[in-house]
Amino acid sequence: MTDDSAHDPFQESGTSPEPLVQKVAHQLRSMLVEGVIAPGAKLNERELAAVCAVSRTPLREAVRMLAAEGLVALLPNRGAVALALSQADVIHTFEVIAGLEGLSGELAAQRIGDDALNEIKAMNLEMHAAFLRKDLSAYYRLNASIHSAINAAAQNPVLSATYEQVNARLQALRFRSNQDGGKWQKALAEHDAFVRALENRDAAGLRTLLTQHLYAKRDVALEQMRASAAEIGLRTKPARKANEAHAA
Amino acid sequence: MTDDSAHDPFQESGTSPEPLVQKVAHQLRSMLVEGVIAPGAKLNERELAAVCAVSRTPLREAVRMLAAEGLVALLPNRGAVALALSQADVIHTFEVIAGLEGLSGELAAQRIGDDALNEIKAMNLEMHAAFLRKDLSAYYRLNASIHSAINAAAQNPVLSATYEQVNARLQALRFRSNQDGGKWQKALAEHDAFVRALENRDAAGLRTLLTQHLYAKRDVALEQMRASAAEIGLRTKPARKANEAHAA
DNA sequence: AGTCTATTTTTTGCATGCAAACCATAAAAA
DNA sequence: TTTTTATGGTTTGCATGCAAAAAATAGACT
Repeated sequence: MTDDSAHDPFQESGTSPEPLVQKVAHQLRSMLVEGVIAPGAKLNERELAAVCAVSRTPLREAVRMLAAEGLVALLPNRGAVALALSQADVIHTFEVIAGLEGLSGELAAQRIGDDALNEIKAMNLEMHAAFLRKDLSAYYRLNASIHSAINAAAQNPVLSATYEQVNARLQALRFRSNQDGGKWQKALAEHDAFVRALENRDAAGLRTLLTQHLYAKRDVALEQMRASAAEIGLRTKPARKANEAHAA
Repeated sequence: MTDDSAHDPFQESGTSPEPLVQKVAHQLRSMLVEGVIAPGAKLNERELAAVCAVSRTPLREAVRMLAAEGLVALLPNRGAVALALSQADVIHTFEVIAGLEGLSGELAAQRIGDDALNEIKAMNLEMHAAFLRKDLSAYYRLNASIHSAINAAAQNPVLSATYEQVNARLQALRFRSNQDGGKWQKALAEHDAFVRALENRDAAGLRTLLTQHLYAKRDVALEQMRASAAEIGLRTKPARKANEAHAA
């Protein structure tokens, strides 16, 4: 727990035969987060083992890890399915994320150094630039980087790891784009406020700002969920009991 | 994620051949939390498989799950070791736990029903009684139950699961007993304050109370760590670089 | 047609086997 | 004595094999 994989006293450099489980877990995580494996989809061991070019054993171990992380659900004698969040799940998850990010902000405001603060300022400016250029990709990347930098500034690896684990479950939603211009402006203004709060070392203020920011994000996500749910509802006539998630 | 294992639409009753991995994971979790496997101790696959009366395969899968939960660390080509928290780790972990429990309190104060509140009141009284009778075991049990009830009252399964996962890492410390009488009285008074805050539906108040309560608990834990560390230091002469944990 | 039952096919769960990496003990060299 | 170098045993990592459970398919019956 001391820190992450970096600079541990074991296996110094080059020759690092990282265990297959880790590689596979990483790969599956990507596939889940990027939607290559759709929410609710069944994970076929043989098939995925082939994709990852390993035998079923390390694949199964990786799947169990993802289950412990809450990214897949284990169904006894029926394998695993990719996490499919209900609306209630999304609400609950954002509640936790908001709490964790609020804590991050509170701590970051107390602990951030000038260099890290300047880096965040720089990224915020770049994000504004990306917005003006309508460079969506850069915008999202910078947005994520800023939040990540705030988390790092909190200087609590346990908090970072916890945050990342819970947040990964939301990534599969991919609730990006299609928010109207007004919300965009609002989001940019909020980020400016984050920077100001950091400058002023206003811990309570940054906590509040981040918490509220996350709740706004939650609403966007929920709206998008409802939209795509309705869309699907239109395509498939019969009232079918939707694919629901069953957590471990 | 919808909820925990209970009442899921699969496998109704009696004939529930629960997967071995789950059983083993549970068993190992207990062994870690109860100190049967000491912090820093190496987990021998063959040996543990024998203890759990299963083959190495499900045991390995369970160990990977515990690794994802942060209860053990995986060392490439060297198996797994039980989590051993450094002082910094304890500080970081309590910081997160305090945040989560604060959030729980805040939500619980908003959402608790009268029946649940009464149950907490009752448990609090029983805890006082246990204190007067010096019934340590009952005291700790009730104490844990109260915190658990507050968590439940927050009505957020994601929060509960996250809390429990992070908290499990601290359980292995077993920082109980040997706090002096003054701290005991203080702890009891704090619990009374929790009840009052719940009665008044004082969300912000309960958040603050719980957060501070957790920080006090952290200090007790740290003090106890230092005490036992010093004790060990006296026994073993040479300055040895202590067994450190390496998180996933 | 539609539903129920029987059979085949697939998939999961678990055990085992084997090679490579690690650890320990001891012998050899500095 | 301390440090290196062999070497045997142990342990991990991964692949494979097999039995039980689930899913799919086909057939019989209403």
